[in-house]
Amino acid sequence: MTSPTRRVSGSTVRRLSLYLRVLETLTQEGAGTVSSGVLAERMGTTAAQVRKDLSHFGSFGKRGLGYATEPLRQRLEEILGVDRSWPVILVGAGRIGSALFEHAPFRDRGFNIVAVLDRDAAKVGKRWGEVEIQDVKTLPQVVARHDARVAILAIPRSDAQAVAEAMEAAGIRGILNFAPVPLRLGPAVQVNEVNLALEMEALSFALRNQKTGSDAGTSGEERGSRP
Amino acid sequence: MTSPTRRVSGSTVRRLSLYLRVLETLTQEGAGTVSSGVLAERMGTTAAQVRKDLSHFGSFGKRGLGYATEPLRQRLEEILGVDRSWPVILVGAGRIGSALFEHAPFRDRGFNIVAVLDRDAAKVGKRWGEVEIQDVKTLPQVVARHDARVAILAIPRSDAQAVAEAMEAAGIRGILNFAPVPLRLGPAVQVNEVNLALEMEALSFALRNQKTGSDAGTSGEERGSRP
DNA sequence: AGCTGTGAATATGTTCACAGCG
DNA sequence: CGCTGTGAACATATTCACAGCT
Repeated sequence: MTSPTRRVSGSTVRRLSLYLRVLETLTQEGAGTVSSGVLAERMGTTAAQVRKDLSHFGSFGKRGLGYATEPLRQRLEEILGVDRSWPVILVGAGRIGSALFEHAPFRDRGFNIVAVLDRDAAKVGKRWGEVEIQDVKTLPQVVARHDARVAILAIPRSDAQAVAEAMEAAGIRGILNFAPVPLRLGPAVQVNEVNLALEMEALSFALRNQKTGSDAGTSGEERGSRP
Repeated sequence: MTSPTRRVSGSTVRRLSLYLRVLETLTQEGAGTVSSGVLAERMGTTAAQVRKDLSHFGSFGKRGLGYATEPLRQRLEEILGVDRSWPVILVGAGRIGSALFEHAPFRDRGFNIVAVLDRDAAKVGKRWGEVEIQDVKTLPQVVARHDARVAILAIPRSDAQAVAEAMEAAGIRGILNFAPVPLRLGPAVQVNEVNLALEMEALSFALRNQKTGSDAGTSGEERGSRP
């Protein structure tokens, strides 16, 4: 239903999200049309990169003119799958889980946390707004009830692999993992690791190796980025 | 003081953090020595990759034997700059800021949040454990007082660029940015973007494009991992 | 004239494969 | 003999440069 999509790199996908954000701003500003150059400038990349990225999904620009802002925005939403609402299961009702539960950009993008699970009996039964925290043992039922495909894992590393496997078995196909341990799952599950300490270490590496010596440092930028 | 470091890719640096974590486990398990093959297996990469990554920083393996676990661990800590303690300034005392403040892996790695700032007068003056929330206007003084180089930005997108520029002016050289907008700063500042909605979008992209069609999907894996 | 879409050129990152040391 | 360290082969991603539409 979506596209004649060829295989596309992870960095391209991440840039698409950023284009989308820029396009939202541009729509608000009332720009009816936008060139690859402008898009690039607002994002800190190059015009060629923008065109190449978009060309993976078809040709929606007009030569001599640029891209129609609103249609491109819609197309990107479609490509990224954010033109719909996704029910999301959150496992882990600690500090990070709580912050994510409240995280406005998730809801804005259609990622609705419809259930919160934890293994701590002291937390089970408590309410966070509309949802009541449930025991992690009920994961299969919860996933089935909401027909969820996406989950967030925000628990300590010790349980992470086991819970991830339970998620896979329950039918989850995409996991955003905040536990500081890489998950080893089958290829049917897409795992995105968010490792905060690692990001900090990448920073300290850069600092350490930029004041020392003359030319050391990172070549690929950002991170969160990034392969 | 650290190394004959050549320019090293962001993905390599991120893998170093993961090696370090595996080595900690191995040290606990009492393994005195470890081969690139074992290290690779525990991390989901290849032996050649491990050797290539490490070779950027010298040759600390013994042929026929492998790497001495503990010395390698120490060396990696040194390379990554986590053999010392870093004072970190946190700007943004909201949900995410609070979660990061409590985030154990940060302290474990020597990233100490020594000051918390916010622009909300209702929050200023409150105490989080040892530290008292201060007005974001005092940023220059706070940075100077702690001689900080690293900061975390966890505020809404509207203020992010302005505060980031203030950080740069105050002498901050590494920023972990949670605001969903890419910061445009000079090359002297290393910015690592952590964009949570974007990570979710990368997930929904993968799901959308794996059930549809036959062969679409992401080629570069994970995220975090970068370009 | 302006700007897209894309093949070709380049740069960067990963894997292979093997010589050489312990 | 095993395993590292590394150049050479390969794969992937980015940039260049230009033909072609509007």
